[in-house]
Amino acid sequence: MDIKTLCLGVLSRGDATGYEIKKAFEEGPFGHIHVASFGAIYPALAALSEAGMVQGTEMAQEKRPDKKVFSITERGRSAFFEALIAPPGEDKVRSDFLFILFFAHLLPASRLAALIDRRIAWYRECLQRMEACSYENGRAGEVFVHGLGLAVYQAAADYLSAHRDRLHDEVSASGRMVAE
Amino acid sequence: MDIKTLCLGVLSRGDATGYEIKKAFEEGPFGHIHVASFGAIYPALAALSEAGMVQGTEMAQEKRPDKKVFSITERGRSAFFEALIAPPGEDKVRSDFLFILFFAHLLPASRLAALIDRRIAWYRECLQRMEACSYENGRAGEVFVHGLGLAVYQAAADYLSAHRDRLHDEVSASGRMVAE
DNA sequence: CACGGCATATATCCGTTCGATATATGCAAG
DNA sequence: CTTGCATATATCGAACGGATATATGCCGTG
Repeated sequence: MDIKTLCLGVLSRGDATGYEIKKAFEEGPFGHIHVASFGAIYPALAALSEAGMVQGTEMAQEKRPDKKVFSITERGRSAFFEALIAPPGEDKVRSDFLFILFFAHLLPASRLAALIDRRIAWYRECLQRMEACSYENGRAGEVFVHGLGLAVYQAAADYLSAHRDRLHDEVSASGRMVAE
Repeated sequence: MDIKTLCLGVLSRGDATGYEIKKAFEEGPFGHIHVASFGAIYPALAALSEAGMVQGTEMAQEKRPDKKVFSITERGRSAFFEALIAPPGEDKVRSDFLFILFFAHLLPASRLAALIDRRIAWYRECLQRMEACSYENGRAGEVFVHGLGLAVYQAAADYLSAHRDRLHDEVSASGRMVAE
């Protein structure tokens, strides 16, 4: 899904600035679902505006720079719906953490343990934040995705916690063998 | 992690062609860990070769086009190790599936159910393929990542299976309300 | 039998995206 | 007082993706 569609999705839920759209893909509702950078969001909004799918309104603010609030048009809603019913592309995952873990045998055991502990802590934090987000009044799909995220992150944190010692020990042992 | 590092990682485990490196990020060991396209792999290999981090050897083949097999140099191994001990970037996830799910209320209930069932089937298939890959003789890190993948995909499939009916019913019910 | 699709291979092109940067207004902490 | 952060918009140049081109075969279908 391209950035234009992602922007339409955010705007379908309510007016937003480019900055707020970026936030939605960081700590907001889409934070673990898709990514979008400023470098792509602003040109996308400009193209969507040009195509009549969104409308931007400039506003002055006190103590803050001016902002431009975008709202979705009916044409934008149609386009968004078409994108929703198109066949989804494949999930794409880029995880430095997992890639590094794959080569655990090349790392000092202490560094490895620290890496895993940091990730466990990260998962626990995410889980806490997610649990604090009451989705009781959310739409069915939002609740569903929220629950799925909780289940997956819980499983990951649990696995990491349950197996970190064993990986550490094995890397320690083989690290010693290499040194001999 | 950039594509050059990813290529070094694959080559650190053994010589490979550009095509084989791509395969490693599809159905191979890195298939759920990172992504890399031909458009990025070939220029990366060229740059790595230029920098003396890999070495390419052209080979003729029978019944197949010629190929170029790359091997990693000592300089390449050093660079790879430096990348491994650098702080990892954040995981990046792009999931059309999850994004669409978020807007389940906008979809026909039957289409939604089909989408989820397809994803459940996909997870089950992945799990089967992963279980069939015996990692008993693999390195500790490979075994760890393999086990983590199994745990996470199992949790996802289970959650989807356990909650798909409820989502379907809720979207059906609210779809009827909209029609009235 | 012929054609299309697939697999194995390399390489490139152009559109898309990213991350850093620039600019602006304030506020808070050291 | 200076730096870093938050809120905002916008752009630039590097990195990447997906399609395409080319090549050699093989296999399945009409």
